Amino acid sequence: MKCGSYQLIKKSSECKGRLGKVYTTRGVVETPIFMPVGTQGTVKGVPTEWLQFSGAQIILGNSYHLYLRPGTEIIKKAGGIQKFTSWNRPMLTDSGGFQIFSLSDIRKISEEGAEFSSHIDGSKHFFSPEKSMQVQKDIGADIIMCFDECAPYPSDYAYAKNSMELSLRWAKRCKTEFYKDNAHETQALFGIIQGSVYNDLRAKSTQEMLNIDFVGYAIGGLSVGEPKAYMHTVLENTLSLIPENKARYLMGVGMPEDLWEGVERGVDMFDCVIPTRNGRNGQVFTSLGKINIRNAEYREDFSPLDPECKCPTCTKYTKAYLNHLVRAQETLYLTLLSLHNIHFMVNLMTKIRKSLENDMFLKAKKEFFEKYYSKNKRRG
RNA sequence: GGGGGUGUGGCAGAGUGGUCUAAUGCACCAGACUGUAAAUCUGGCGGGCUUGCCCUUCGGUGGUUCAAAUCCAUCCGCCCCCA
Repeated sequence: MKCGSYQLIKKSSECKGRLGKVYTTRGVVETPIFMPVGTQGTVKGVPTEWLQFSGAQIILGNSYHLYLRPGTEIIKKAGGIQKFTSWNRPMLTDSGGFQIFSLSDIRKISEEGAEFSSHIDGSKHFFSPEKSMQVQKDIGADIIMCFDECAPYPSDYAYAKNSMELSLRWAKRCKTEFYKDNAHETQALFGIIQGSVYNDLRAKSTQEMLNIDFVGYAIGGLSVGEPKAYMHTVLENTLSLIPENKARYLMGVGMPEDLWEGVERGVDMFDCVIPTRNGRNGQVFTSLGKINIRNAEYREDFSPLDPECKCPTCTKYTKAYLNHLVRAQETLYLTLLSLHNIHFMVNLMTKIRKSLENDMFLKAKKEFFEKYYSKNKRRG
């Protein structure tokens, strides 16, 4: 099977949710899937073997960050990103497009590309679609992404239109550059649909991306601050236009509730920094809702974070101990909480896949939310 | 016994007549985080409510003053030096 190709296994009878497989050079990924983010060649705080134990099938890397440090030469010498990091399962790299959004203060955008002033030392670096492709080829992930502009929210219609059209022109250049050599035999290039919250722009972007023709399609520019309802509408309208034999990847999403909502609307792939970032900030996802382990109420709580969780954190440590580690700023908590949150997300996806398999998605979703929000209801 | 210093909110520590419920840091109490410039950031942190104001606070007491954490007297506590 060609790298990046999608095989539809089963469609839900209740919703747009679907069970499938994405084939890559380094293995098959069962979808829907949650991909932990490992920007700089590491899912922050979590060792590879624990990541694998958690059931993670594929993780992300970031072109911009890896290009700046350690640099593509070193990654090439190491034999590619998987060898360099010891993560031997599939990997996906983002193009640097998100940094146009997140580093908006230190970059300049033009037709040709984007110039960044390195957040590390201020030095200037130019990222074009061609450059991003070269960097991502050198890094060597299984799936790579088009260089796009992730537009901010809110963007007015004119800005969103120009930005979406720029991303289209860049996508064409990405594809041309990508197919210049043999990289496409081992790597897959995904296109990214833009258009902010404007449905006609999203439709136009989708149609044009399909015309360019990619192995898979991502929906970008969401979860940048827009109301949830907008995200859902964009998903519904956009996904209905994409042929069902293509993987659909919702970039940068999300929270547990977003995974359910996304899958229900036909999303196959998700990635998000939230499990690791929140872990580092003391916030923990559990089957009974979101908690902040730093809070006083856990000082003498000798139960595990999540009674249903089988991760190393939950099988060995209590809330009281984790609360202590956070308060004492003992770095072990970074690892333990990140690991738990990753485990939670990955296993939530396993649950979701199972529910699709049994065609009981809606029931499983309802049960999940009843529990997940039960704590707040009791309080209310 | 003599000399000098010092006492400020949970802790450390600014402030030395009005702009002081009193800087700042820590601690504490919460909240946020969605293709990672984040082990970060934001808010709160004497009491009351009608949320603007009122009451109570800078070791104790008494005083000076229109006005005191700030000046004076005295008491108490602590620290240092000399004997």
